[in-house]
Amino acid sequence: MPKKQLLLIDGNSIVFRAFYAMHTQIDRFTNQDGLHTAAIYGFKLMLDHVLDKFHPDAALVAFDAGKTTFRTKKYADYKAERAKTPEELTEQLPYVRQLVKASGLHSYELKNYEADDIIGTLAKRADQAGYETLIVSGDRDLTQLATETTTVAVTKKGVTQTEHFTPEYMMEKLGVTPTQFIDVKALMGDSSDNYPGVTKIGEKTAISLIQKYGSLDGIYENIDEMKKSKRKENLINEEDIARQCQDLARIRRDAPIEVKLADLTYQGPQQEELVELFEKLDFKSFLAKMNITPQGGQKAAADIKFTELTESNIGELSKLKSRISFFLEMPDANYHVSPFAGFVIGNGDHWWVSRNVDLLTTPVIKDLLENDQIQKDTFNAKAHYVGLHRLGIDLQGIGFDLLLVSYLLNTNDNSNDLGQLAHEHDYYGVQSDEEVYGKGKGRHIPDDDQVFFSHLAAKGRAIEELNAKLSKKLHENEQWALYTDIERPLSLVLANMEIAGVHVDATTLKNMGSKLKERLAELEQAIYDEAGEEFNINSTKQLGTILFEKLQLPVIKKTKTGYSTSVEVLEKLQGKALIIDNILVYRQIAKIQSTYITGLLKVIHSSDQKIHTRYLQTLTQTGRLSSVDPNLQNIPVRLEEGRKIRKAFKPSHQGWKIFSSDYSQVELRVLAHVTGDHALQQDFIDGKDIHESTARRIFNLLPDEQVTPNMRRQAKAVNFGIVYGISDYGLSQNIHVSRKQAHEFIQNYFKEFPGVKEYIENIVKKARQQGYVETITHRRRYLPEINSKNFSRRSFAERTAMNTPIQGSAADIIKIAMIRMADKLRDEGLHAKMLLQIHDELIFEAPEEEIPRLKELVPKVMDSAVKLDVPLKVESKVGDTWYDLKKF
DNA sequence: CCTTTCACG
DNA sequence: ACGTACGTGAAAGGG
Repeated sequence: MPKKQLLLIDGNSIVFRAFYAMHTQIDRFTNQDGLHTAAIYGFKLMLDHVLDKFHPDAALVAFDAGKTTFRTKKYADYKAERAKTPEELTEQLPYVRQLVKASGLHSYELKNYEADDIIGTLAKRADQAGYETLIVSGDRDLTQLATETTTVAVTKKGVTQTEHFTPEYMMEKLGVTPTQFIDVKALMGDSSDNYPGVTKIGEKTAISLIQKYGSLDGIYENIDEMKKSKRKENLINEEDIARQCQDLARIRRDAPIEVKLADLTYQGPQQEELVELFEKLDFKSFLAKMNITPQGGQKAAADIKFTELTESNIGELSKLKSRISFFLEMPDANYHVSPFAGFVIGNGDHWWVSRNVDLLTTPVIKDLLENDQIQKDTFNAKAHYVGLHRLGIDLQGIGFDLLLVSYLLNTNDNSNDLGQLAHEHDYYGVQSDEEVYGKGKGRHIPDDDQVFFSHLAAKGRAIEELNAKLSKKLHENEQWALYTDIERPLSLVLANMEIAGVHVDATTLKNMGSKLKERLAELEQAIYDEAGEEFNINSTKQLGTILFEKLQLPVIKKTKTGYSTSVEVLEKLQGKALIIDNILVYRQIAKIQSTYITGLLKVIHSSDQKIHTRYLQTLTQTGRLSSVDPNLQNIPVRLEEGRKIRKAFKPSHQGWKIFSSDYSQVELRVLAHVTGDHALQQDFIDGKDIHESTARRIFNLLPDEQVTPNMRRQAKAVNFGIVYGISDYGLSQNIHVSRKQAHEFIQNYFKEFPGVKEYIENIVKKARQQGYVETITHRRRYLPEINSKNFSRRSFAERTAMNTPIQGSAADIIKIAMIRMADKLRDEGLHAKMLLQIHDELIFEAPEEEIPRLKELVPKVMDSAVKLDVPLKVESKVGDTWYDLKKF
């Protein structure tokens, strides 16, 4: 018989987590009456998430009964420093309890005890009764309750991502047992619960002491053997404190709980109660998931009226003279090759749908789509340009692009699913594709016309209805120009680049591939010989076993699943065993072979011998593009071996050349501009080698002193570090110097470039105040974690606060240049084609006779794209293949 | 589906 | 004491 399953939830800690996870958006989550709802919302998310995977027979949510407990009675200071719970949270607690009840779970609290103790006690009883128990908490302290049959899930990020603690996992991760963890806490203390632990002992020290002596008792039994040290003194002097802390840290497992496990049967969701509660709370998305139309909300998708378009009624479309919405359904993400499933066209109360895309080529529709005087609103204009181009239609006159506008408003919720995105904007008149089409293997376009067509019609209407609201937001954010002057025209430029494609010579790749295959076979044999056995070299797990167990090489670094075998690690092992060099070379060649030879061969279109990538315009958090299917933005260049791949990238016509122009140090120039730093600006205005002049400044060289290559290299790394949001540790790792040394470099840098230092301080402050940062074109990135209490999340947000305006403004600049460049090529009647964008570089193919003109034109367009306080510099190259590019 | 590794700017 | 450089995508292995 399968074991009964028990779910125990630490109510208070989850509510706290949920509240603080969404704290930066505290005012977005309120109902009509101004009641804050973020914590309730988060709690519900957590419940759904847990119940999706774990199907309990019994379930209970434990709450704290009040401020005073047996712990506070014993130790007046316990939790004494804790800030008062804000009103915005306490007002939500009654509703969380209602939610728990309506969801069919029991709740329980006990005077003088904390929720932890209730959970500890019930978990123990459940273990004895043969249950399998899952505890969910936001508090790591509960991991002490893990046993063979009790798993503790602790929230990691937000409230839905959890880390599952079993005794084995704890041993692996922390190196102690759940019971020992209590003693670790006793030594290290807990600042949030306000008990101190032993002076100068933190987590690392505590763990190693407990590992050595087994327990707190073990330490004190053997304290005399410990060699004389400050630590030993502290341990002896503070034994009483340590014992007290142990008592505080230990969760009770014998609390006087009256309820029995048998009383805790999980009832399942109580539909009516939930609906009533969600309506009160304004939880439209949860109601929509339950297929309930929110009161006063949008009509359900099924109500929408539509007409199936046929050859006989197609004339009706001539009615469409004003703004219309259009959506072409392409089920595969890759719209270069996706089949066409159907389309919707219309406005207001008139929506026409069909599965027959050939109808689009009939003049009445084709003219509509190609007429730039009739505005078409859609979702993902770029996909539509490409898709319609395949049908021989030249789409013009795009007005509102729901996907693109949503991305500009908030890069954080950037789904490619129209329905999901509509829900983000509180519009529930359309379902998500996942709901209608299914997901994974089961995803398919429904056979039922009613189902499919009403979904299409709902999409058309969703686009139409969201236009006004989102356009207004663009204006409020000062992003209208960013949309109409940059992103929207860029979508057409990108579509044309994708359609143009780049010619890749399969024969060149195949020849390289067969040579690499031989080399791989040799390397493989050599590695097997040195290892003394055959194994899968591509498996990091097997490789780790060979290197660190069989060959006993020193372990440099561990990953969360085992030994790290990354390049940095292998390089440190070089010279210790012959096998290492061979593995490094094998890795390099295997990467080229799999990703760039076989990978690229797979995506050359047989019809034209070209590769047609897709640029994702609405993905990155900074405004950069990304490239997929395949990624043409990471073709090897740094190492000669890989660089040869570029020999296969050729012009698509005889007598044509590849031409490329790239911005030189664009990010540092943007840095000089946005920080206003005088010294940095002057160096660029004077046309200095920026890494050299940085070296000169931070190493305090006299005018007659030489900058050594090593100084320049280090200064270069500092410059990069500044752009990335520097930390002494990160820099020290990068250039292999001590952390102290790295710290000095950074201090010197800030002394020499005070404007940069001031900028960093200001941008972080600004991000904290307004919740987002901006680029020179008002592109936004929200940083909800900038106020996080978690050090590492907050630090990350601070680094991105300073990096995003730099990286993002550089992205803005090249986007503007691309639009102007496309216009110029057309206006001048040039045959040259823009093919690729690689963040700071544009690649073209052109007839040889146009090369002199491009050499003038492209740099001019690129360096005048925006006016900064420092000049932009552009360098151009030309060649017969991408590999052969040479400056000229 | 997630993790690790490695390719690019 | 914390735990790290910023932004991406693809392949491979292993659950």
